[in-house]
Amino acid sequence: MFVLNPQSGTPIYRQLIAQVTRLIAGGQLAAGTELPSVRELADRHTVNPMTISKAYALLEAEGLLERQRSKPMRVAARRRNQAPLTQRLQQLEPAVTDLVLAARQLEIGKKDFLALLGDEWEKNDG
Amino acid sequence: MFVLNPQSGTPIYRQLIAQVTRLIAGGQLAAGTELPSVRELADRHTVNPMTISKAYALLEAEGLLERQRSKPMRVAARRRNQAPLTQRLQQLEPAVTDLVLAARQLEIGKKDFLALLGDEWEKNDG
DNA sequence: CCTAGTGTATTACTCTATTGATACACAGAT
DNA sequence: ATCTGTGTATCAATAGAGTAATACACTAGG
Repeated sequence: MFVLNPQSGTPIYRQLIAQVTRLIAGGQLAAGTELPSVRELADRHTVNPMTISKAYALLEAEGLLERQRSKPMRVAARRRNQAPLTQRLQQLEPAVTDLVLAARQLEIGKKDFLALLGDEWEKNDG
Repeated sequence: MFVLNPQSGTPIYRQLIAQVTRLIAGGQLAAGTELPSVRELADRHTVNPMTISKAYALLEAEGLLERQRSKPMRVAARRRNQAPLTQRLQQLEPAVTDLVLAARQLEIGKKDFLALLGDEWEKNDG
């Protein structure tokens, strides 16, 4: 079900997070679907259960998975409990600052800059 | 001339590399321009000279800087004065992709997103 | 109650990147 | 020769990420 490669250079738990995220986004993992247990995945891929647990925990923090005591993790229905807008914008701040700095040092105009952002936005629309 | 923030999470030498790269691409650092000495930068930003040296060494390896024994590093000649706009925009692409992805995962609207960028842009105007 | 199945807190170990301290090598001017 | 300005080789200290070993807590079902 998953492809985990300890030698790949990218950490195992990140590989798992990325794959679960994509599978949910892609609809292959429908809401309510139960995931393999940490031990099952750990055994199958010869890694430590905690490594799987870490991935699951982070996915739960992101709202993608739900935990049920003594039951397998399952795909969350749909994320709610959304933080207020200003708070979410704040989360973006550091990256925004960096990007603007980069653009200015490249002497890109505000207009071109915003156009680039807009285009990129549309690209992922769907 | 440079903005180095030891607390930023991204390593100092990488920050420096990124900025020198952009300034050269943007044409603010013309070919032949001498860069500040490692000690001058180190003193001004309260970091170790070796940290600056590491950045310079890597920039030389990339061909952006030239070393002259016992003289300051200077911007290599091979580069055009300013890369074409599309190329400069390309350089921004990866960061843009990441930022847009983050914004979408935070369920921030396109309008709010672009407004945030625009505000940040004005902030550094002057 | 007990068992077997969930996930997890705690702790420690390893490995690497990053940064720093120190001493050094080189070139040019005096 | 000496002094002063370059950058750097070498090695050590530090911090952090990733992984793992262990013991634990919880719940459903017999």
